[in-house]
Amino acid sequence: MNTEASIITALKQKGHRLTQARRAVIGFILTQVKPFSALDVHNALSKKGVKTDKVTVYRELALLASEGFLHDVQFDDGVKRYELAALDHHHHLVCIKCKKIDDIHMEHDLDTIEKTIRKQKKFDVLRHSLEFYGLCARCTR
Amino acid sequence: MNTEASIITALKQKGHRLTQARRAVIGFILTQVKPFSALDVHNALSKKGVKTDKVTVYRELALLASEGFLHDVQFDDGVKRYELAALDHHHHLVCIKCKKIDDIHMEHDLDTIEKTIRKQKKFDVLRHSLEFYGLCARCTR
DNA sequence: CATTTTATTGCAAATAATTTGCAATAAGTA
DNA sequence: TACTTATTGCAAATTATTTGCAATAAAATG
Repeated sequence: MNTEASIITALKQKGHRLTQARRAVIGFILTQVKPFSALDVHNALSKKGVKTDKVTVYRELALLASEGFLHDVQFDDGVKRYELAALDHHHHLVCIKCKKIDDIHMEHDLDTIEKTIRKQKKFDVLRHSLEFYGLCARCTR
Repeated sequence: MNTEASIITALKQKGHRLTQARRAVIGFILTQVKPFSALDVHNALSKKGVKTDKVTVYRELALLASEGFLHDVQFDDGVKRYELAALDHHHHLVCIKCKKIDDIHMEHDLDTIEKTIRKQKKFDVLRHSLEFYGLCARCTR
Protein backbone atom coordinates (compact mmCIF):
# COMPACT_ATOMS: atom_id res chain seq x y z
CA MET A 1 0.00 0.00 0.00
CA ASN A 2 1.32 3.42 -0.95
CA THR A 3 1.47 6.23 1.51
CA GLU A 4 2.39 9.80 0.72
CA ALA A 5 5.72 9.18 2.39
CA SER A 6 6.51 6.01 0.47
CA ILE A 7 5.72 7.62 -2.86
CA ILE A 8 7.81 10.66 -2.05
CA THR A 9 10.70 8.51 -0.92
CA ALA A 10 10.55 6.47 -4.09
CA LEU A 11 10.46 9.59 -6.22
CA LYS A 12 13.36 11.13 -4.38
CA GLN A 13 15.46 8.09 -5.01
CA LYS A 14 14.95 8.73 -8.69
CA GLY A 15 16.13 12.29 -8.34
CA HIS A 16 12.72 13.92 -8.24
CA ARG A 17 12.06 16.75 -5.85
CA LEU A 18 9.35 17.28 -3.34
CA THR A 19 7.55 20.40 -4.47
CA GLN A 20 4.38 22.08 -3.30
CA ALA A 21 2.51 21.00 -6.38
CA ARG A 22 3.77 17.45 -6.19
CA ARG A 23 2.81 17.05 -2.57
CA ALA A 24 -0.64 18.46 -3.29
CA VAL A 25 -1.21 16.14 -6.24
CA ILE A 26 0.00 13.08 -4.38
CA GLY A 27 -2.06 14.00 -1.36
CA PHE A 28 -5.12 14.30 -3.51
CA ILE A 29 -4.80 11.16 -5.58
CA LEU A 30 -4.30 9.06 -2.48
CA THR A 31 -7.81 9.95 -1.42
CA GLN A 32 -9.34 8.86 -4.71
CA VAL A 33 -10.92 5.48 -5.29
CA LYS A 34 -12.38 6.36 -8.68
CA PRO A 35 -10.68 7.31 -11.93
CA PHE A 36 -9.80 10.98 -12.36
CA SER A 37 -8.52 13.17 -15.17
CA ALA A 38 -5.86 15.85 -15.01
CA LEU A 39 -8.58 18.46 -15.05
CA ASP A 40 -10.38 16.73 -12.20
CA VAL A 41 -7.24 16.97 -10.14
CA HIS A 42 -6.65 20.56 -11.13
CA ASN A 43 -10.19 21.54 -10.17
CA ALA A 44 -9.97 19.76 -6.85
CA LEU A 45 -6.72 21.47 -6.00
CA SER A 46 -8.09 24.84 -7.04
CA LYS A 47 -11.03 24.40 -4.71
CA LYS A 48 -8.67 23.57 -1.89
CA GLY A 49 -6.87 26.79 -2.59
CA VAL A 50 -3.81 25.10 -4.04
CA LYS A 51 -2.75 27.16 -7.02
CA THR A 52 -1.04 25.24 -9.79
CA ASP A 53 -1.14 25.32 -13.52
CA LYS A 54 -3.01 22.65 -15.42
CA VAL A 55 0.20 21.87 -17.22
CA THR A 56 1.85 21.03 -13.95
CA VAL A 57 -0.92 18.60 -13.11
CA TYR A 58 -0.68 16.94 -16.51
CA ARG A 59 3.03 16.52 -16.06
CA GLU A 60 2.70 15.33 -12.49
CA LEU A 61 0.18 12.65 -13.35
CA ALA A 62 2.29 11.51 -16.27
CA LEU A 63 5.25 11.19 -13.95
CA LEU A 64 3.31 9.30 -11.31
CA ALA A 65 2.00 6.96 -13.98
CA SER A 66 5.44 6.38 -15.46
CA GLU A 67 6.76 5.61 -12.00
CA GLY A 68 4.01 3.07 -11.57
CA PHE A 69 1.90 4.77 -8.94
CA LEU A 70 -0.97 5.38 -11.32
CA HIS A 71 -2.58 3.30 -14.02
CA ASP A 72 -4.34 4.52 -17.12
CA VAL A 73 -8.06 4.16 -17.35
CA GLN A 74 -9.93 4.96 -20.52
CA PHE A 75 -13.65 5.39 -20.93
CA ASP A 76 -15.30 6.10 -24.22
CA ASP A 77 -15.22 9.88 -23.98
CA GLY A 78 -11.62 10.18 -25.04
CA VAL A 79 -10.50 11.76 -21.78
CA LYS A 80 -7.31 10.44 -20.22
CA ARG A 81 -7.91 9.23 -16.71
CA TYR A 82 -5.83 7.62 -14.03
CA GLU A 83 -6.45 5.47 -11.04
CA LEU A 84 -4.28 4.55 -8.09
CA ALA A 85 -2.19 1.55 -9.02
CA ALA A 86 -2.42 0.30 -5.45
CA LEU A 87 -6.12 -0.42 -5.81
CA ASP A 88 -7.09 -4.02 -6.36
CA HIS A 89 -7.27 -4.89 -10.01
CA HIS A 90 -10.84 -4.44 -11.12
CA HIS A 91 -13.10 -3.29 -13.91
CA HIS A 92 -15.66 -0.55 -14.29
CA LEU A 93 -19.38 -0.18 -14.55
CA VAL A 94 -19.97 3.15 -16.23
CA CYS A 95 -23.47 4.58 -16.02
CA ILE A 96 -24.11 6.27 -19.34
CA LYS A 97 -26.69 8.54 -17.76
CA CYS A 98 -25.34 9.83 -14.44
CA LYS A 99 -21.72 8.97 -15.27
CA LYS A 100 -21.25 7.24 -11.96
CA ILE A 101 -18.44 4.71 -11.89
CA ASP A 102 -18.70 1.52 -9.91
CA ASP A 103 -16.12 -1.21 -9.65
CA ILE A 104 -16.37 -4.90 -10.26
CA HIS A 105 -13.87 -7.60 -9.41
CA MET A 106 -13.36 -10.69 -11.49
CA GLU A 107 -9.77 -11.72 -11.67
CA HIS A 108 -10.36 -15.36 -12.23
CA ASP A 109 -12.39 -15.13 -15.40
CA LEU A 110 -9.98 -12.84 -17.16
CA ASP A 111 -6.91 -14.74 -16.06
CA THR A 112 -8.31 -17.78 -17.76
CA ILE A 113 -9.10 -15.82 -20.85
CA GLU A 114 -5.65 -14.29 -20.99
CA LYS A 115 -4.04 -17.68 -20.78
CA THR A 116 -6.12 -18.83 -23.69
CA ILE A 117 -5.11 -15.81 -25.69
CA ARG A 118 -1.44 -16.37 -24.98
CA LYS A 119 -1.65 -19.92 -26.12
CA GLN A 120 -3.96 -19.64 -29.08
CA LYS A 121 -2.88 -16.29 -30.45
CA LYS A 122 0.75 -16.17 -29.32
CA PHE A 123 -0.15 -12.71 -28.11
CA ASP A 124 1.68 -11.55 -25.01
CA VAL A 125 -1.03 -9.84 -22.98
CA LEU A 126 0.43 -7.12 -20.78
CA ARG A 127 -2.77 -5.58 -19.59
CA HIS A 128 -6.41 -5.30 -20.49
CA SER A 129 -9.23 -2.90 -20.06
CA LEU A 130 -12.79 -3.95 -19.54
CA GLU A 131 -15.62 -1.52 -19.05
CA PHE A 132 -19.32 -2.19 -18.92
CA TYR A 133 -21.57 0.63 -20.07
CA GLY A 134 -25.18 0.76 -19.06
CA LEU A 135 -27.57 2.11 -16.46
CA CYS A 136 -26.89 2.01 -12.77
CA ALA A 137 -29.57 0.93 -10.33
CA ARG A 138 -30.67 4.48 -9.68
CA CYS A 139 -30.88 5.48 -13.33
CA THR A 140 -32.82 2.38 -14.28
CA ARG A 141 -35.76 3.41 -12.13
CA MET B 1 -25.72 -8.55 -43.10
CA ASN B 2 -25.57 -5.01 -44.39
CA THR B 3 -25.06 -4.20 -48.01
CA GLU B 4 -24.55 -0.78 -49.47
CA ALA B 5 -28.07 -0.96 -50.83
CA SER B 6 -29.66 -1.96 -47.54
CA ILE B 7 -27.94 0.83 -45.64
CA ILE B 8 -28.89 3.40 -48.23
CA THR B 9 -32.49 2.22 -48.23
CA ALA B 10 -32.65 2.41 -44.47
CA LEU B 11 -31.17 5.90 -44.47
CA LYS B 12 -33.56 7.10 -47.16
CA GLN B 13 -36.50 5.95 -45.14
CA LYS B 14 -35.33 8.29 -42.43
CA GLY B 15 -35.20 11.19 -44.85
CA HIS B 16 -31.47 11.09 -45.49
CA ARG B 17 -30.16 11.64 -48.95
CA LEU B 18 -27.79 9.65 -51.05
CA THR B 19 -24.87 11.94 -51.71
CA GLN B 20 -21.50 11.38 -53.30
CA ALA B 21 -19.76 11.61 -49.96
CA ARG B 22 -22.21 9.33 -48.23
CA ARG B 23 -21.93 6.67 -50.90
CA ALA B 24 -18.16 6.84 -50.76
CA VAL B 25 -18.05 6.54 -46.99
CA ILE B 26 -20.51 3.68 -46.91
CA GLY B 27 -18.67 1.93 -49.71
CA PHE B 28 -15.45 2.24 -47.81
CA ILE B 29 -16.58 1.16 -44.38
CA LEU B 30 -18.19 -1.95 -45.78
CA THR B 31 -14.76 -3.15 -46.81
CA GLN B 32 -13.28 -2.68 -43.35
CA VAL B 33 -12.92 -5.45 -40.83
CA LYS B 34 -10.83 -3.45 -38.39
CA PRO B 35 -11.65 -0.31 -36.43
CA PHE B 36 -11.13 2.98 -38.22
CA SER B 37 -11.17 6.66 -37.26
CA ALA B 38 -12.71 9.54 -39.16
CA LEU B 39 -9.26 10.52 -40.34
CA ASP B 40 -8.59 6.98 -41.51
CA VAL B 41 -11.67 7.15 -43.66
CA HIS B 42 -10.82 10.60 -44.93
CA ASN B 43 -7.32 9.50 -45.90
CA ALA B 44 -8.59 6.40 -47.64
CA LEU B 45 -11.10 8.39 -49.64
CA SER B 46 -8.49 10.97 -50.55
CA LYS B 47 -6.22 8.28 -51.91
CA LYS B 48 -9.07 6.95 -53.98
CA GLY B 49 -9.50 10.39 -55.42
CA VAL B 50 -12.75 11.06 -53.59
CA LYS B 51 -12.61 14.64 -52.40
CA THR B 52 -14.52 15.38 -49.23
CA ASP B 53 -13.92 17.48 -46.22
CA LYS B 54 -12.87 15.86 -42.96
CA VAL B 55 -15.89 17.46 -41.35
CA THR B 56 -18.15 15.62 -43.73
CA VAL B 57 -16.56 12.33 -42.77
CA TYR B 58 -16.93 13.07 -39.07
CA ARG B 59 -20.58 13.86 -39.58
CA GLU B 60 -21.16 10.87 -41.80
CA LEU B 61 -19.66 8.42 -39.34
CA ALA B 62 -21.63 9.96 -36.51
CA LEU B 63 -24.79 9.50 -38.53
CA LEU B 64 -24.02 5.92 -39.43
CA ALA B 65 -23.28 5.18 -35.79
CA SER B 66 -26.46 6.82 -34.58
CA GLU B 67 -28.40 4.80 -37.12
CA GLY B 68 -26.81 1.65 -35.77
CA PHE B 69 -24.60 0.69 -38.69
CA LEU B 70 -21.42 1.44 -36.80
CA HIS B 71 -20.31 0.78 -33.26
CA ASP B 72 -17.85 2.79 -31.23
CA VAL B 73 -14.50 1.30 -30.47
CA GLN B 74 -12.09 2.99 -28.12
CA PHE B 75 -8.44 2.20 -27.65
CA ASP B 76 -6.26 3.98 -25.17
CA ASP B 77 -5.02 6.68 -27.50
CA GLY B 78 -8.12 8.80 -27.17
CA VAL B 79 -9.01 8.57 -30.85
CA LYS B 80 -12.61 7.87 -31.71
CA ARG B 81 -12.94 4.79 -33.85
CA TYR B 82 -15.77 2.85 -35.36
CA GLU B 83 -16.36 -0.66 -36.54
CA LEU B 84 -19.08 -2.20 -38.67
CA ALA B 85 -21.93 -3.17 -36.43
CA ALA B 86 -22.61 -6.15 -38.63
CA LEU B 87 -19.37 -7.84 -37.59
CA ASP B 88 -19.65 -10.60 -35.06
CA HIS B 89 -19.32 -9.32 -31.54
CA HIS B 90 -15.70 -9.63 -30.51
CA HIS B 91 -12.87 -8.02 -28.62
CA HIS B 92 -9.50 -6.67 -29.56
CA LEU B 93 -5.89 -7.57 -29.16
CA VAL B 94 -3.96 -4.34 -29.57
CA CYS B 95 -0.23 -4.64 -30.14
CA ILE B 96 1.34 -1.74 -28.29
CA LYS B 97 4.35 -1.84 -30.59
CA CYS B 98 3.15 -2.23 -34.17
CA LYS B 99 -0.42 -1.14 -33.41
CA LYS B 100 -1.85 -4.13 -35.23
CA ILE B 101 -5.36 -5.05 -34.17
CA ASP B 102 -6.47 -8.62 -33.99
CA ASP B 103 -9.85 -9.91 -32.95
CA ILE B 104 -10.84 -12.44 -30.38
CA HIS B 105 -14.21 -14.04 -29.84
CA MET B 106 -15.51 -15.04 -26.47
CA GLU B 107 -19.21 -14.44 -26.16
CA HIS B 108 -19.86 -17.07 -23.59
CA ASP B 109 -17.58 -15.84 -20.87
CA LEU B 110 -18.79 -12.30 -20.97
CA ASP B 111 -22.43 -13.24 -21.17
CA THR B 112 -22.04 -15.07 -17.92
CA ILE B 113 -20.24 -12.14 -16.36
CA GLU B 114 -22.89 -9.69 -17.51
CA LYS B 115 -25.61 -11.81 -15.98
CA THR B 116 -23.75 -11.77 -12.70
CA ILE B 117 -23.40 -8.01 -12.87
CA ARG B 118 -27.08 -7.54 -13.57
CA LYS B 119 -28.02 -9.66 -10.63
CA GLN B 120 -25.44 -8.59 -8.08
CA LYS B 121 -25.11 -4.93 -8.94
CA LYS B 122 -28.56 -4.20 -10.38
CA PHE B 123 -26.64 -2.58 -13.18
CA ASP B 124 -28.26 -2.81 -16.59
CA VAL B 125 -25.36 -3.61 -18.90
CA LEU B 126 -26.00 -2.29 -22.38
CA ARG B 127 -22.60 -2.92 -23.86
CA HIS B 128 -19.04 -3.49 -22.85
CA SER B 129 -15.62 -2.93 -24.22
CA LEU B 130 -12.75 -5.27 -23.66
CA GLU B 131 -9.32 -4.73 -25.09
CA PHE B 132 -6.14 -6.61 -24.43
CA TYR B 133 -2.92 -4.66 -24.82
CA GLY B 134 0.36 -6.42 -25.32
CA LEU B 135 2.75 -7.69 -27.94
CA CYS B 136 1.66 -9.58 -31.00
CA ALA B 137 3.49 -12.71 -32.11
CA ARG B 138 5.68 -10.78 -34.51
CA CYS B 139 6.65 -8.07 -32.05
CA THR B 140 7.50 -10.56 -29.31
CA ARG B 141 10.35 -11.98 -31.35
C1' DC C 1 24.07 29.92 5.83
C1' DA C 2 25.29 31.37 1.14
C1' DT C 3 25.93 29.43 -3.36
C1' DT C 4 25.28 26.41 -7.04
C1' DT C 5 22.86 23.08 -9.71
C1' DT C 6 19.03 21.67 -12.11
C1' DA C 7 14.27 19.74 -11.50
C1' DT C 8 10.10 21.97 -11.74
C1' DT C 9 6.86 25.54 -12.64
C1' DG C 10 3.92 28.69 -15.18
C1' DC C 11 2.74 31.07 -19.14
C1' DA C 12 2.22 31.31 -23.90
C1' DA C 13 1.83 28.92 -27.85
C1' DA C 14 1.51 24.66 -30.61
C1' DT C 15 -0.92 20.24 -31.59
C1' DA C 16 -4.53 17.20 -32.52
C1' DA C 17 -8.97 15.55 -32.69
C1' DT C 18 -13.37 16.94 -32.99
C1' DT C 19 -17.34 20.15 -33.23
C1' DT C 20 -20.05 24.17 -34.68
C1' DG C 21 -21.87 28.14 -37.60
C1' DC C 22 -23.26 29.36 -41.81
C1' DA C 23 -23.71 30.32 -46.52
C1' DA C 24 -23.38 27.67 -50.84
C1' DT C 25 -24.65 23.43 -53.04
C1' DA C 26 -27.09 19.59 -54.65
C1' DA C 27 -30.38 15.51 -53.79
C1' DG C 28 -35.07 14.36 -53.87
C1' DT C 29 -39.69 15.99 -54.68
C1' DA C 30 -43.57 18.61 -56.46
C1' DT D 1 -37.87 22.64 -64.28
C1' DA D 2 -38.45 24.77 -59.89
C1' DC D 3 -38.46 24.18 -55.00
C1' DT D 4 -37.35 22.54 -50.44
C1' DT D 5 -34.00 21.39 -47.32
C1' DA D 6 -30.40 17.85 -46.22
C1' DT D 7 -25.72 18.10 -46.87
C1' DT D 8 -21.34 20.08 -47.87
C1' DG D 9 -17.14 22.75 -47.28
C1' DC D 10 -14.62 26.27 -45.23
C1' DA D 11 -13.41 28.92 -41.42
C1' DA D 12 -13.41 29.23 -36.80
C1' DA D 13 -14.29 27.55 -32.14
C1' DT D 14 -13.64 23.89 -28.65
C1' DT D 15 -11.40 20.63 -25.78
C1' DA D 16 -7.79 17.96 -24.13
C1' DT D 17 -3.18 17.65 -24.13
C1' DT D 18 1.69 18.75 -25.20
C1' DT D 19 5.85 21.59 -25.89
C1' DG D 20 9.33 25.49 -25.48
C1' DC D 21 11.48 28.33 -22.52
C1' DA D 22 12.72 31.59 -19.17
C1' DA D 23 11.87 32.16 -14.20
C1' DT D 24 11.65 29.79 -9.85
C1' DA D 25 12.69 27.03 -6.07
C1' DA D 26 14.15 22.39 -4.20
C1' DA D 27 18.21 19.92 -2.88
C1' DA D 28 23.11 19.54 -2.81
C1' DT D 29 27.51 21.61 -1.89
C1' DG D 30 30.97 24.51 0.13
